[in-house]
Amino acid sequence: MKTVVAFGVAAGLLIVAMQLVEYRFLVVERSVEIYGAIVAAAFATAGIWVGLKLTRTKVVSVEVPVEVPVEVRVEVPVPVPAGPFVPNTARIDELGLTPREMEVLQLIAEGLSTRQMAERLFVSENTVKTHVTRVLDKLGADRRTQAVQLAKQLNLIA
Amino acid sequence: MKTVVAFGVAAGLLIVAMQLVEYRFLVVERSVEIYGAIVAAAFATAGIWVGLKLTRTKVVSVEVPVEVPVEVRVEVPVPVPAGPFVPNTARIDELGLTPREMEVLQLIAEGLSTRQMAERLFVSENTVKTHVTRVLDKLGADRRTQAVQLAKQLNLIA
DNA sequence: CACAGAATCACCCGAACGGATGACGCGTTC
DNA sequence: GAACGCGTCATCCGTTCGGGTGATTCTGTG
Repeated sequence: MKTVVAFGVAAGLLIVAMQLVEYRFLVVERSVEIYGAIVAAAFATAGIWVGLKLTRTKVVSVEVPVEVPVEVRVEVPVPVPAGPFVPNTARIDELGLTPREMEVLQLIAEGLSTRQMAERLFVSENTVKTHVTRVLDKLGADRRTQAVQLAKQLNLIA
Repeated sequence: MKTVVAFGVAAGLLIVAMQLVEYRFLVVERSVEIYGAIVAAAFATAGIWVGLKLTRTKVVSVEVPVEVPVEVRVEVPVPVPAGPFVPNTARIDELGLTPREMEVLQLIAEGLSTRQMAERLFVSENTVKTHVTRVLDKLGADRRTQAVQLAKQLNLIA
């Protein structure tokens, strides 16, 4: 997010800079082409740089020997599970999500199908579908996967 | 290498196209700025794309535009977001997940639909579907939501 | 060069999902 | 008790998903 914002600002500054430069070139014939080429080159470069920036960080992955029959185990920096999960109850009722809907949302996130949720909750599949529909509606999501993404982002579920 | 050449050609064509377009805009006042903005945006996009292309190990995480209908915003104690995410590469190739498949998996987790992924990756929906199928297969999942759940549990994605 | 892996694209078909609606019972709440 | 929110169940219909199969292209490796 910060990267995006930073890029936006940078882009704005670049545009301004380019416009300033343009005023000098304006006196020359066919300056627009030159100007365009400069802008194009500049932004292509900037774009490539940004693209690389966005990807560079996670290339630093680490070998993590796990539950494989090995003799040697190596300690690896694993992201701390962060304290106990605290649902954002404020947001939950801001969105008007009912307890039952939260339950269904949780089960979706656990990867259960409509049928499995129905069995788990002792209700019909139709009922589950209704809950799911309302969850999607209240979250403004078009798909279950998106609902999960939003729910986690908003700290509604773990 | 071919990618670079292709990009070069494409860039050339774009410049030509831009110049042609420019002749129409030239009649308008301050058209240069507009022209510049268009070129800038186009090349920035192209640049980012190329940048991403050049680094085959992407797994880029992009902010999914979310407009949650909220009028009231309340500050809430949020658990510390743990350190930077480190993908479990060992498990990834244990499962035989290819870079492209990881990319698709990431996008599924971000809540994108098949169509949206196709647009994001510049491939057909059929291709995306194929990748998704293989991801589900390799993860032993029956649904996309389950694949996401498993992937996060196994530290394959953030 | 042959071969394997990967990424790409296509078609088919059954299952699951998403959206729209309507309805019923059951507790608050006004 | 009328109104409301919630949970329950249902039908219809169009879209998406999941699985199977086959095919082409490009790359890297032996």
